[in-house]
Amino acid sequence: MRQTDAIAEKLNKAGLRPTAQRLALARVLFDGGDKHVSAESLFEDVAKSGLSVSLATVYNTLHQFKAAGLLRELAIEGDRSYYDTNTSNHFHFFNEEDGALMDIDPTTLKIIGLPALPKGKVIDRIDVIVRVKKA
Amino acid sequence: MRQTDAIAEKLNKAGLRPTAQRLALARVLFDGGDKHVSAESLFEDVAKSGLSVSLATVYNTLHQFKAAGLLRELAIEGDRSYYDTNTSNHFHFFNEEDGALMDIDPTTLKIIGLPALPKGKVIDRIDVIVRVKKA
DNA sequence: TTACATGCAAACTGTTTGCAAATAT
DNA sequence: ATATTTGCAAACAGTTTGCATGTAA
Repeated sequence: MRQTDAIAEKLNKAGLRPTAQRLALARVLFDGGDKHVSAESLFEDVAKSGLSVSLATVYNTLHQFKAAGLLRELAIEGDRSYYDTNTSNHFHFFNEEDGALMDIDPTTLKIIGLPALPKGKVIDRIDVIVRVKKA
Repeated sequence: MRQTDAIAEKLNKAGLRPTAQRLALARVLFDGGDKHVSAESLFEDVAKSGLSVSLATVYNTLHQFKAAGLLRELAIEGDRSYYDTNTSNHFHFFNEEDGALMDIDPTTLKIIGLPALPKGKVIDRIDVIVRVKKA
């Protein structure tokens, strides 16, 4: 299967052995569109896909994927971590009623007038969360 | 004392009884400059100021102050909640090395090109976190 | 006097970790 | 063969809650 090979290759490039669990998680995460997952939601999604992966391994793997630059962590709410499969520069809509996240294309949204940075600092990244609710 | 009266008045306006604990917490929080606190840091700060307030009451009070619009909650990192005494529209620098937060004046920083909102939604607020690190 | 607030300890949630068994190279 | 990965269960951190006691109005 082409798809599986590409994903195994992706793990190899990241220096991660393509084990059954990592492949299963990576297939769910990187099957195409941009995804926003929590450990719990990923745990459920991968369970549906056949192979069951323990929750501890889901957490470990999210950390490894993040360290390898395959995922970005999002701070949305204090009680849960979210991971974004889109690691390039972009922003988010957050629906406060149902917790849904939507990407905002960074070519349309611009930030201007950023003040001088604190001395000796550089920007790591800029997070923008547009929190929306029912009108 | 002028200060205490102003703070008691503030609690009254918010519909909160000015108890000893709430007054002690409010004095630490609203003594002038903008503050960014966690439950733990506020717990320590109020202890230094004399009256000891239980950690449970610190949590309860943070929720009440937030519900009353006296504080705003910030999502910075997944493992801890921060509260900001500045509830007006503004943005933040976050120092990834030491966890320090600094306000960014919203009159200089502007966001332009915000795409259309999802149908039937309005903006609750926009969070901008400029994450900085050592150069 | 009555409703509300507090403090303690226990419960709870999301996350991390130690270690023995399983797997990739 | 060797180092890495997995899964379980136990540990952990931050937060919330139940309930008896204390306090404000």
